[in-house]
Amino acid sequence: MSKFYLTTAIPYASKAPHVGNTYEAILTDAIARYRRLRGDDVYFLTGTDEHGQKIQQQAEEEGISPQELADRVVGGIRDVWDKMNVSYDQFIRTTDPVHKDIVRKIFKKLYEQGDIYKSAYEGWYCTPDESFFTDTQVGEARVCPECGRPVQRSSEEAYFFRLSKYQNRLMAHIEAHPEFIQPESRKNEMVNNFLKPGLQDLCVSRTSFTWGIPVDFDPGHVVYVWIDALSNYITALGYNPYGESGELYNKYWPAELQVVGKDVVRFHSIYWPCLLMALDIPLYKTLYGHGWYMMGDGKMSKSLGNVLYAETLADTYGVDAVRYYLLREMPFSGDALITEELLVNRVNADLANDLGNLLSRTVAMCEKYFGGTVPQERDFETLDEEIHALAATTVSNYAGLMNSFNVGGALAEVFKLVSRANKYIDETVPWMLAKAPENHGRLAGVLACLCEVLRISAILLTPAMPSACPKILAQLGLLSRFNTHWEKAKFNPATPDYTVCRGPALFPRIEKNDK
RNA sequence: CGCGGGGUGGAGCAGUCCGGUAGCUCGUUGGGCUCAUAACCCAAAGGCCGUAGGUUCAAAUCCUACCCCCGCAACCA
Repeated sequence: MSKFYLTTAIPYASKAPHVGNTYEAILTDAIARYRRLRGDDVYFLTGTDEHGQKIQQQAEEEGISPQELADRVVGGIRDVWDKMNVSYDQFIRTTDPVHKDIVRKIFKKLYEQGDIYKSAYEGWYCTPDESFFTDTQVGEARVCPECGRPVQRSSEEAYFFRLSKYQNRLMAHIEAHPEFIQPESRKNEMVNNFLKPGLQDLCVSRTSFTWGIPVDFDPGHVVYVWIDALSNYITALGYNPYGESGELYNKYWPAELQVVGKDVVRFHSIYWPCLLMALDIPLYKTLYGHGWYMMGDGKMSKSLGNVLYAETLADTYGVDAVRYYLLREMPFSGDALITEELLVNRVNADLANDLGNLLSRTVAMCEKYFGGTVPQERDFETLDEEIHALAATTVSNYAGLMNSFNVGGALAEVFKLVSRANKYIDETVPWMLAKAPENHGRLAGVLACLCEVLRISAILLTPAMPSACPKILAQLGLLSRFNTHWEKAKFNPATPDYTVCRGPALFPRIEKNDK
């Protein structure tokens, strides 16, 4: 049993998560569930980033403490994760006392060993907003991007991390490990845009706000997001820069997979590995930067009422349907659209018409022709070998894609098999076989093949649709005997004794007028 | 010159790196079937692959210029 530690990025706890955040949690969840299916010892971490100026300001506006604001938002995020069946093992908050303690130590350690030094940050300062901005943010006009008022050139005392010191080591690592940043286009982006031009040291403290972790030896400074948030992946495991780390850390670090949005690939593929190198601990194996879901109805806007939330869609269409859509529609490299109409089309076509209906017609035939139990006397023909071969190919392709974190591609493979099975029914014409008793052996063989396709599909789809798949097995009468283990995903229409139990439609077809 | 993605039949996409019958899913139309969630199976229609040049025997694919869309969920240090 191999260990598999994987993480999501930690969303900023200033407002409710939108589809993109939820997609990331579901994507990571599907991979976690797949690894568990394979028998890995999985540890799945997610959480929230809760410090910083924005939360401090927002809390002031609402007349509550930053902690109260964070608690409220985080509660909402956890509710959504739970609702969407995100099976995380741990939820870390950057306001957790343990996290804060370790961050303080990490900062101190890096300072003591000379990787953090004191200097001055120079930028454009907006006095009313008490905020610094970069050249590109203030633009030609030199105005504050937040309020539009003029900004002044200014500087403040700050601590810097020696990012530049680790540049060559990082470059070498990236070149030696093609899987380090996925997809490849993102790796190229990082190398060409940031590494080749050269890294500048990173400002890792602030004095302009107080909602954060104070620097241990200089309390006027607060640890800035890079060290505070990025380190969550090891503080959660009980990493200790000064001594023996915790059991979880020793067992699970380094992470096999860190899933992040493409927008934060830079921080996770450059800043984070350099921090790890400075701490002299191993780097994660793979960072996957997923694409974004775009609102197909034009720019997302609350006033237009086209903002989509996964949990709201789940109320209407079901949790598994939404999970399936999000996982299926996103290409491995690139972005995707989401609209209610696209979702309805996809769910109807794949889940209702193809998969749900295949189950429905198969179970119905088992009941109608054999009273629910497929007899053991089964005749098989050459055509069945094609189904058998396709099932094997499907499992193999699926595994290859899931192993490289291409969940959408893996799901598409399963539906090729499902479609083939629907066609197989037309080819074998079971209702004709049923008319002649001498063909009942063949009929039993056909139904057994169909049950096998459904059984294997249910296993493979479990990571994406954890609540619907057991229902498939239950209708096939296999839930008690066939656990959803990877080794069971082998086509074998001879052995099992299928005694079906017809249930309600797995995914009822969504009528467009319903919504 | 902020960054990034893209313009391929009605919709969403693949194909572009490594030029050589333009493919997939949905939708539409016709047919088949009746086990099934008006589902399933078969077939057909529908595209001068953003524009203009260029290279080539041959370009969606390579080169040049241009036009047009779209995203930027972060504390953009």
